[in-house]
Amino acid sequence: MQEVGYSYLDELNEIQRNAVTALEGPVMVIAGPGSGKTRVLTYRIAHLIKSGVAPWQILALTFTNKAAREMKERIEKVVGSGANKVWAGTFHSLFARILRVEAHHLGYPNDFTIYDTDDSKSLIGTIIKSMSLDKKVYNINAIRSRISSSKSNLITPKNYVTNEDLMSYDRMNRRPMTHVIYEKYVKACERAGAMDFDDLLLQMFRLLYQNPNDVRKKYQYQFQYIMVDEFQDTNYLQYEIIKLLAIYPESNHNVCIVGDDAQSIYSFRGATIENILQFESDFPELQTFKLEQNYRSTNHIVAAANEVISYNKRQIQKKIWSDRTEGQKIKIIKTMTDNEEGRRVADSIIEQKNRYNLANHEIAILYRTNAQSRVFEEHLRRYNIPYRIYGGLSFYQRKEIKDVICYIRLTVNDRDDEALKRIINYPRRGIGNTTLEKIATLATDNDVAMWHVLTQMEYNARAKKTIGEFTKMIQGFKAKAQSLDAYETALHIVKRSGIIDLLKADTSPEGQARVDNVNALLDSIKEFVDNDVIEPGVEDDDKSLARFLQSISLMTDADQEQEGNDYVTLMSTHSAKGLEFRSVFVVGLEENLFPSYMSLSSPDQIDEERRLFYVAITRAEEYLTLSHANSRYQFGNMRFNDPSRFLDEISEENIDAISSIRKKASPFGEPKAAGGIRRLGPKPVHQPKIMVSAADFKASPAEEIKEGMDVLHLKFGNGKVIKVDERMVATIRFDQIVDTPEKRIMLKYAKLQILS
DNA sequence: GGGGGCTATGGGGGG
DNA sequence: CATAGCCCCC
Repeated sequence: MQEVGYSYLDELNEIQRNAVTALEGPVMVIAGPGSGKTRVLTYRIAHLIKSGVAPWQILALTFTNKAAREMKERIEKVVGSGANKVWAGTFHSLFARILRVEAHHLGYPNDFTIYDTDDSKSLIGTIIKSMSLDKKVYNINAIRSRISSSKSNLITPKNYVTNEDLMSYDRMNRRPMTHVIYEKYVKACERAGAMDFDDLLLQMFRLLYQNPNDVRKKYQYQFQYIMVDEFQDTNYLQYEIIKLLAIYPESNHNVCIVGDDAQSIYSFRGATIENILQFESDFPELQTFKLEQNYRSTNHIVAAANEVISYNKRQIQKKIWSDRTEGQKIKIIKTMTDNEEGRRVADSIIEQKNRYNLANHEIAILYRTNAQSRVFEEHLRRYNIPYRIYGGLSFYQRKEIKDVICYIRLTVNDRDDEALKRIINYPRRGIGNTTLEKIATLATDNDVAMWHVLTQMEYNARAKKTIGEFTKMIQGFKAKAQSLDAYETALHIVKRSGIIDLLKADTSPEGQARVDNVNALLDSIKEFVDNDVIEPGVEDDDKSLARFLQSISLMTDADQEQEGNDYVTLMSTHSAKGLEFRSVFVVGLEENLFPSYMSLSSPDQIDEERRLFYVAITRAEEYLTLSHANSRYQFGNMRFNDPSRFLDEISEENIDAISSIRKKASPFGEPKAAGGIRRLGPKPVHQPKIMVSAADFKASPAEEIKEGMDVLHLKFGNGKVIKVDERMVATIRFDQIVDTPEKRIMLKYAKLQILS
């Protein structure tokens, strides 16, 4: 190993340095929030390069493009321009790049289309309809998530049918035909030469698995050093791919995983912490490093984070600590309405900017759901504070953009049925649903793409003439794509298809904005053509439309360039992972919202919500403000939510007493205790009127509660069940409640203990 | 057979 | 509150 002169190694503490220099063999780095994880990852890669490893031999898998980009920039600072030859990127984008070269091994065209979630859902909807199934029972989202998790667990449609657990679950949910939909969906994707997001992983696995002697060996040999960031958020399939690449007879097992089980927040898309345990048994010779010193946040924030996460049962033992100052205590803002929450947060931002001399970009507002952004936007705009919203609809998901993109998609891959369906009659050219359905049926029956029907088969349709014009137009686009670059082709498409004229006809401000958006898309294609971005595995002079499509199809909203750089950040707690701000506002801390109502029924999901809250509060360096509103508009009407149970999990010593007006009596009466049973821990900030010791309480199953029983309720105390109706709603008389002793309680949600 | 307007329904996080 | 499906008219 070659001696390294100047030392970036001096910028590391001892544990970090050990993790950076342990280049050979399997390594696991457990990294608490703010513990310098990114620094370790980048310096490790830099150290590899300085030690003579070629950049293209390094595979660094991240979860966001942004993380990959930052990593590359930081590596470049240490090692120079070689950094851009490192294979650093998201699982999805790097695998897409490899698949574009190797797709023929799988029977896919190299210019395969990537179906986004909307495409998948639309395809599933079409299949459900074609099978004449009830779409209320066969809920598209439910089916999609079923298909997605099957793929993530390497369960093919064939395996699915023989899996009794899956099949009986579907029968129980009155969706016994799910496996047929899955099978048809896979077939339709193959016909269309399309891969969905899960396929980018699944097909990568298949590629390596089915071609052990050539393709697999090639990539095993190439990727001598593998690094995986945010390992706690990998799913089964991702880990299987890593193993295919790293485990073979003469392998050095140079795999380094970095993660934090306490920050695992993506189980809904198949991530499993089991992978960490699995890693330990698959690579028994591994070295483990625990980064526990937090350099990011002041002490009250770190202490609060530790308190909160201690409520979770299963976790790898570690305690983050900080030797920074005590810092400010955590502020809590309680408001009557969501609108007032928006105003108060905006007020606090103004105040903090003045008092602490904060720049806008040092401030973030984090929420559980993207729909919450609106009130904050309104008030920030009113105060003229620049802000930027991440997440929600990305530029490429906007209708007018997607329309243009679908023309491009069909031009690149004429088998792309979803693109064809979207644009065949947009702008209107007299090809209606009936015609389209006829063609779709013909395509499925003959197992060919719709384009094949249009161009090669006999079909009866009144719209035959218009269809002929349409196919001729697309063929013209294909010809242009052969001779012109991506920008010129796209420009031609936008004009010739009639899209731009149609949009220009709408002179409303929204219509004007749509024209601007299409022009912005054209500009970005021009930029793509003019600028060489050096990426491993891609020819520098590949300026094709196909390459452009690939470069954008995995982009998220966070990846877009923006003008100026001093804005307040608004984003979901999920997308905030990995980021840090001097001041953070975590808003909407209410039961049913954070934790989400979708998670309330399962302790595991509550734990995940808690990890999400942990991620949120550990983004703050110096100032942390938590807010909740008494009432808010949800689903179109006013809803009342109790303060989040997570607020009660932070002890008073870390909360700023002055701003803690939550303790004052609310005009709506005494705030209710946060639902659910909690383990012993920090004392709740507000005691319910009648408090039953949570430690002694043990909830009984809802179905066991019957008329005449004496029961115990956490908040209402002792009661007698008067009756239970068929919808499992019980009427219970609580003697300790003076004003309205008889309460109707949904047994499904209430926690009651049977006394006798 | 195609287009426009109205009603009903569902509604989380993201690559 | 947004979108999908349905109904009615051309």
